[in-house]
Amino acid sequence: MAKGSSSNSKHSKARGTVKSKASKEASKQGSSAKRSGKPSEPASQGAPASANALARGAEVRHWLFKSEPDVFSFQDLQKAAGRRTGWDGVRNYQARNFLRDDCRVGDLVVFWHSNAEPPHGAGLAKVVRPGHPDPTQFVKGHDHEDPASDPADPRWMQVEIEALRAFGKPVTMEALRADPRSSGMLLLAKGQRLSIQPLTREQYELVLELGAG
DNA sequence: GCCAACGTTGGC
DNA sequence: GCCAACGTTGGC
Repeated sequence: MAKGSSSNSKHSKARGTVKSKASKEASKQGSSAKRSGKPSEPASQGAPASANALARGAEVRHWLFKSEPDVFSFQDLQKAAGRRTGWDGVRNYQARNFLRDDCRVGDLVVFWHSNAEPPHGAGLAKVVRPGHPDPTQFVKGHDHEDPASDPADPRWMQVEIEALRAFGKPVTMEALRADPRSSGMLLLAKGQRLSIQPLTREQYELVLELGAG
């Protein structure tokens, strides 16, 4: 599923949810692309360097993946074959880099329902397959198709995740903000739209605690 | 439904 | 390479 897709849900039929959809691709010149090597990618900035550093350091990492429940919910994941899905549809370079470079098998994932009323953490999942090309970028007519992506050098990546368990109660932003341990969470930062976010162990544990039934 | 924040596009 | 226009994200 697409997880990344966007809000327009209409289109995204995909499974995923991420809401990122759109994609038009970016393309052109970019300039910066640093990490990957490929020439041309816009550098997305968004995430603070500290987020990258955070993700790269620890052995077990913790993540927060956003998905619009109308597009693909945690319950959809629980009902999926093998309780698994490919997290397709991510069309943002920084999020892509996390999926490609930093997510490892065994990493734990907080499944966040964005564009929900209210937005909330819904459950826990784990990464079961590391970064690999997102097949939807090559599907003609698919909402997440990216005609500019070269099959010999795919632009967009996904990981597979598997549902572990739903939270006993939804974890809201309000509940997170009320605890000082949420300090620094990208999720709570104004204007932060990144759909794949690293969490510190402390932030992750706070989410679990707040979600305990 | 609004709209601020932000990323991308593309003319120049 | 700048930057205005445009499209998207996602909380509120």
